[in-house]
Amino acid sequence: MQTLNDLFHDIVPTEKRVFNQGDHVFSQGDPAAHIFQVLSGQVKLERYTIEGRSALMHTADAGESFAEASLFSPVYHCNSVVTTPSEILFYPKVKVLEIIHSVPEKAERFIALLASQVRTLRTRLELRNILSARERIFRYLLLTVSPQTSEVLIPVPFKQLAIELGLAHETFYRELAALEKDGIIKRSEKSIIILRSNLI
Amino acid sequence: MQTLNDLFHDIVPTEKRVFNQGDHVFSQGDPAAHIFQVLSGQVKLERYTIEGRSALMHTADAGESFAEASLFSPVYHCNSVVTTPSEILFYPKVKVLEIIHSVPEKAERFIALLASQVRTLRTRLELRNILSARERIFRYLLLTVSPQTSEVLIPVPFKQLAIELGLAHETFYRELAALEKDGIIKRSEKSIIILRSNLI
DNA sequence: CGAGTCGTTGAACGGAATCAATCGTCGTGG
DNA sequence: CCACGACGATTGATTCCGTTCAACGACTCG
Repeated sequence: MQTLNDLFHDIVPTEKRVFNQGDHVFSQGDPAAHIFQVLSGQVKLERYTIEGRSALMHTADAGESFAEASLFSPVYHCNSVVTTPSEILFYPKVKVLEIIHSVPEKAERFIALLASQVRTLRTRLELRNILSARERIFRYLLLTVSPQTSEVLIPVPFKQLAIELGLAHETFYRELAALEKDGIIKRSEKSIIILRSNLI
Repeated sequence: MQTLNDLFHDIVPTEKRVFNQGDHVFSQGDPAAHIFQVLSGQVKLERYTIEGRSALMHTADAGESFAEASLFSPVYHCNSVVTTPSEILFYPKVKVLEIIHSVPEKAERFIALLASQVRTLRTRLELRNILSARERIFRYLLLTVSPQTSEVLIPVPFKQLAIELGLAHETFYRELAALEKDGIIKRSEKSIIILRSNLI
């Protein structure tokens, strides 16, 4: 998937900053001056409410961008807290907006990037509506499989995939083993092959 | 929230079409010619896979747009099936792309629309990571509450909110009742007031 | 005045989370 | 170079709570 980096690299002057665990990249109410991309590490966006309760809005991992919506807001509406030592790329929002106004191709690519994210997020959300772990995993595989090879490449540790699917990793491994035992999938190191697409 | 309609109305020539339950707005593999907005009714986007299994990617209800990503794809990658009689607005993608290229303000507004959708979706997804129904409902309320009035306006039937939160409506009503009984919230017809923001 | 939907409560079941323990591997630093 | 720790992968046993089924009242709309 394309990233902000691919889009604005060499056009927008960026700044890389390093953060330690617990640092704030920005805080709720700060004037919004940048949008961001996580190069390494992890950042959590949370909104503090009355009496100090917080509500998590987003977890941005390496590669992901965040606070894009602040392009159109004078202030940030949440806090961004660094959870592990991280490198963050800063894109000045005025510059980004300038490019959007002056370079239609870049505007289009940015729209493409966001539209693709919307689609991905909708799909992930829809998967969460599936209660059964087995079924959810299987549908995920069907959505991700390459039609030619019947193979799903899993570039991340299985454990992380479990989190993305909203499952305890134990459950994930268990169901994966069950699916394999039933001859529905075949596992290898970094990929899963779908043998049959009926679950029964 | 802004919609495609607000954005392109009177600039892009659109066409309204009416569909019956079971109709396809478009099918997987069709050349992508439009992006869409649901005026009334409901459309489900699903991807058919080997052996006829389908996987749901998105459910678009009244007001929502869909297939925005097909602006940048030559063909549609899923089927759109109408689940209840619906009115759908068609936006020719060439026209939309033209506008994006020629009217920077519109491009910017479109980006704003998508960025806001991304934020909303990320937040919803993050809510789904909360296992406890009570906690999930409460965090949703905290995220949605107006800080001034401590009030959450619920413009839709509670039942639909339950679905959005990924809960059986029975569970939702139950926990809502429990929260009220514990003096944490106060319900009225179309809104919920948060009295305390600590759950215990 | 039914049909349909929202809202509500009760009871029972099932399945996913959780706790726990083990193994293998990889990197690292002493 | 080996010991150690960290983490991914794996399996077992138990608990818990959200779903599901069921039934009912209130309300709206045709």
